[in-house]
Amino acid sequence: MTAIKGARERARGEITAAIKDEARKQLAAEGAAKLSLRAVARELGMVSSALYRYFPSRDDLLTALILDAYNAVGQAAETALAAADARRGRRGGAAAATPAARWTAVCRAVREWALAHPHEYALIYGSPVPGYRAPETTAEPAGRVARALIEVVRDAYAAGALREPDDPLPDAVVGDMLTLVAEQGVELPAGVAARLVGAWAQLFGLVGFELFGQFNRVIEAREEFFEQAVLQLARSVGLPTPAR
Amino acid sequence: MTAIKGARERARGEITAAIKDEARKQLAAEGAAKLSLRAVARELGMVSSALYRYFPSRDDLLTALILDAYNAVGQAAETALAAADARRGRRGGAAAATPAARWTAVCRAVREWALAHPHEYALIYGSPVPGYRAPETTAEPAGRVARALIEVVRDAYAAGALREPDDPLPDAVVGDMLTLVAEQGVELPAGVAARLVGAWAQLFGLVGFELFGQFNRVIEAREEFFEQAVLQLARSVGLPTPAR
DNA sequence: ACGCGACGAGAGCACTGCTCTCGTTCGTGA
DNA sequence: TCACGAACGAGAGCAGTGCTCTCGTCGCGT
Repeated sequence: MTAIKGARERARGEITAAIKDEARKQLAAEGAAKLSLRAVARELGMVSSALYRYFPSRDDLLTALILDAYNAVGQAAETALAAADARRGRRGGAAAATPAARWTAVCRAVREWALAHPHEYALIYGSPVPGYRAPETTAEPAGRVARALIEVVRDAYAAGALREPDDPLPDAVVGDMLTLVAEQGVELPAGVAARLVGAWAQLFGLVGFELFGQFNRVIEAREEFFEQAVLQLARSVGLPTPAR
Repeated sequence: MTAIKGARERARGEITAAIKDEARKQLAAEGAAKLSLRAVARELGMVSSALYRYFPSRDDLLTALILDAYNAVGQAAETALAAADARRGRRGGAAAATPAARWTAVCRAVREWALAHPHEYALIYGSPVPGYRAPETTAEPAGRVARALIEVVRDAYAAGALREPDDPLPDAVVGDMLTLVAEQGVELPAGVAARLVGAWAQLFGLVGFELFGQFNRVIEAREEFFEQAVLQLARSVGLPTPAR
């Protein structure tokens, strides 16, 4: 896919990447609010107006960073899931790790990525900074973490290892869940899907609270607490968990 | 407490309030990023420098708004809890409503306040906008919602209506929970406290996801979904829930 | 009644996002 | 091959921002 495009197009790609890199650096250093086009340009040795050849506005730069961030967490979640399976495979067991292990692997990856990139996490899961807009292109990368979680649950369900919840579900929610599983092309009962969506949102509640300081003076053993909470989340969607 | 403080001090209070009101208006209209001291001053018919007599910096204004917002959600949660009890009392039953009803009342109040004041919610539970600082004074109001939830669980526990979780808890977490319940002066097993903290964080995960658009094209029946998820949260801390 | 401190106005500094213009350079179609 | 248009970088400039400093004025306690 990296065809040899004339020097111009090539340069464009490199410069675009350099701008994003520098912007990410400033983002990590000072947060989204302090990200300044002029400062980025200055650092790159160009004048601010030149930067507008690459990004039509500051918000567009931010949007690009948001997209990259979504893909980064998604990637982290996916590779963590694959790594968990690979580890298990190497140990000689089944091809895939236990559902609980896979679930925690994904959750842990999200948390660790968030701790390593707090400002980028804030960009995507904190308050929407620009003008409340979520372009269509954002939807797909934004779902990667969710899809990793879905995969874990779907596999467990297919293996008959899922304990289905017996709670009644409001009809409207059942409808939403049916269209959701249809869209995602997975076979999952509505009740499980609803628990899954809930667990998905709650996962980011846990991570966000830790990251944004709500756990200050409340919880010190953050990692242990997270681990335990995530296991409970797994249980709530019906995944079998070890040693309760 | 509203002693007659001479016209000057009186004026100071009124102007401070007017500034905060106007700032809140701009916050609601455009979000924290667009909140401008100059615009606030302009709207109030004064010059920007005059505003610095009341707030030493833009961040200080924001901090004041954050504090007010924490108190507003807290207040909403508390009155919702009291209202639930009052309703139940009027109907002739016990003095307090059922634990599940009280729990959902608090959660619902948080969600409704968030939907009514999205930008203020983002200010306190979204990314920390200013310089990552959480002044000591923030801690107390920030805990009001949590304390309302604690109250629900504590009362249920005191009434013997709580089903204690039997999961093992990491020792470090147990320690955190013991100091937490000691600080809060409530009598609660560590396991319940841990579940409670988790549920607390997860509640805001649910609300945040709905508010920040992560549920777009995923869930349409937001209210029903929330209601169901919150009930499950109640169950996870051991509260008895009706009709499962 | 005096004087100190709080106050509002205004000018000004350094910075921001963004626009417009103007030469230059590159790539491509004739 | 070469000429023309598109892409590009530099610079000036505009409107707006947070914040500081100075300077009259007015209110209140001594």
